[in-house]
Amino acid sequence: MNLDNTDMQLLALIQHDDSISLDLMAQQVGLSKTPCWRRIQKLEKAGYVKRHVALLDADKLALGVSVFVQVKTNQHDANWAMKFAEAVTEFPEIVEFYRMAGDYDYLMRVLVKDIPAYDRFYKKLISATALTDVTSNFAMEQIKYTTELPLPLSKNK
Amino acid sequence: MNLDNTDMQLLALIQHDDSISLDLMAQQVGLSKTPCWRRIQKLEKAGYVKRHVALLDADKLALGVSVFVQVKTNQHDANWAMKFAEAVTEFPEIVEFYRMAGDYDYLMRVLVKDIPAYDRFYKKLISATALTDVTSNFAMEQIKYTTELPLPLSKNK
DNA sequence: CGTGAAAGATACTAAAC
DNA sequence: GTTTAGTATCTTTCACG
Repeated sequence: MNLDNTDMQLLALIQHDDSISLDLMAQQVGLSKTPCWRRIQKLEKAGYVKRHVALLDADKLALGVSVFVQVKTNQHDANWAMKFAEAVTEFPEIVEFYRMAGDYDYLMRVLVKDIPAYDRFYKKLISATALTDVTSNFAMEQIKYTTELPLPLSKNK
Repeated sequence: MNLDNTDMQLLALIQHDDSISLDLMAQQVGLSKTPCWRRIQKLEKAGYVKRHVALLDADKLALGVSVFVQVKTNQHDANWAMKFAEAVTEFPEIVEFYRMAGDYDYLMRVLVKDIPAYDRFYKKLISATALTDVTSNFAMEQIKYTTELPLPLSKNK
């Protein structure tokens, strides 16, 4: 499917603030409600919108510590990788998980309350996956975090 | 403020799916609409909910490449750090940014379309911030990504 | 806390241009 | 694409137990 600039603007709007009303949205992109609504429907149905969520305040909820965990493995067969991925998906503390190119094989971001909580998580992880080469890096401060994709918007009308 | 288990359940629900109706929510936590609504209002006003957003499909929008950029610096005064943080916030490609403990000082996740796009970003970053020690690690695959916080929910009624 | 009910706003659908 | 209009649905508020 092909998205024009108006579609992109709509996506940019809702990924920034999903509580915006249809009226306001239409106004912002210079359309009336009906075609605006149709576009939104089209975008949702086509899968450009994955889901609608509320972002919570991690600090207020005592989950302010991000730990980046680098994993190396000598296991490289597809079967092992699949089981590993499955196990990881089960851990709610693991909020991001990537297969990497380069020095190490996997990178995950783990969200916990504090250092002791991380230690408990770490033990669980090790025993569940039999990993050996694991490096943990603690984030002291989250300076920026956004779910907004850097959409390429044309500036011209 | 003190949150009970019902509050936590409500937060868990909306961070998973914000398009859920008040009716359904009330049903899920075993409340009727009115008290459920009052709790939601309380939670929003107290700042537990940061924002409501739509999560877009990065692959569909050709923004599927995550690059983790580690930065070392010898500049450690507060003034420099602030200017650096500001500059970073301006880049829409930088979706996450952390000050780290350990080997390197900062870690960022950069979201781009492909390798050439990353190269363009890289040059922009370097010239804007005069950084020297920068290491880039490419993610080959995003296996898990969630905005849901691992909330501690009691299992008991 | 619960019920129920009413008021207001908004989303949705459909029409005609 | 626009406008108008009507209905359905949901949120929000209130009165009362």
